[in-house]
Amino acid sequence: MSHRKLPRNTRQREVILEELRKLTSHPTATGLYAMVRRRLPKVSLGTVYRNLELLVQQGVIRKLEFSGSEARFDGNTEQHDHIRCVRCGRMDDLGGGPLELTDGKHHDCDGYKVLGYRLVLLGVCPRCNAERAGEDAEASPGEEE
Amino acid sequence: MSHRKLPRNTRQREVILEELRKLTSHPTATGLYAMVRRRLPKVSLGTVYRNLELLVQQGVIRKLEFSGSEARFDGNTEQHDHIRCVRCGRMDDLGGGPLELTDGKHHDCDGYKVLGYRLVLLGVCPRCNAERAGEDAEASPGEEE
DNA sequence: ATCTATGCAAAGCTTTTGCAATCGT
DNA sequence: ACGATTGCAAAAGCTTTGCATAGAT
Repeated sequence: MSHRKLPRNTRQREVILEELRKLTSHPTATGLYAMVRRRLPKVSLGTVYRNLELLVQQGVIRKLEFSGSEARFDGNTEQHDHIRCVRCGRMDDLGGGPLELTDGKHHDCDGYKVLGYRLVLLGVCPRCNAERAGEDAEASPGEEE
Repeated sequence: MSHRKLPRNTRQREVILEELRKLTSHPTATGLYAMVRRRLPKVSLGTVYRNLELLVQQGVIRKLEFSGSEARFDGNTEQHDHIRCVRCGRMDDLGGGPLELTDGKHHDCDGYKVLGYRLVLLGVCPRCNAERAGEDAEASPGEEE
């Protein structure tokens, strides 16, 4: 019978997961890399990416890909939604559990086999909001997305 | 008083917008590039990107972004939701208007100033579904996105 | 005539990958 | 000892940008 290749426990993966779980926010790969590096100075960015991907495959963490240019990672795999700052890209959990969709019956929309959904609120985070106060005359252009 | 620099109308931008609006699907920049090229053979990919970005800023079109993969563009700016194939990345509109959120009161979650939301259903599109039938024993690795 | 937009190509950013050495089992 | 995992660095994929020229106003 086929030998499922089983992952070995490495210090790198352990630290990556620990650091991710310390946070309630959702760091990018490079952000996590910086944090892990403080504990394992020789770790490589490639290793961080490889392990994050592995942990996602194992269902231990979640990858948030609807997050602008850099992916973000979430140590909490329970279903919940997020809010993203359109100015700085920061993401946070949405307090108060997952929002319910009024329409629960989206099985197989247009021939698609539906697996799940991602809901992301867009907004401006407190910090960007503060920075913003003052610099905007009537001229400010629209943000993005 | 300040002179707002006002965009000039170019054939390139016109064609890009026309081609995008022909579609109900949501092409990537390179996809659109191919289409525009049939009409303007010398157009450059950079121009396509620049114009798409400009149109997004103007609020004329919408950009659907995903970390790691290609952004997609939507000629319809009315609020509506999407479904995305996790295998090939294809996106379609969700029929039946925007899904209502049961919780309409997400003003200012956790200090964020809420502007809107993005809801994306995840699934497997008809084509990928068909291709899949047959090649999956118990051994197939998870693809994802 | 002015100054934005274009085409081209180079550079940039995020993520992936090849390879020899390392380390978990 | 075996082979998965690492570090390093190169490469890949997507997007942005510098610059001289073309083109809209």
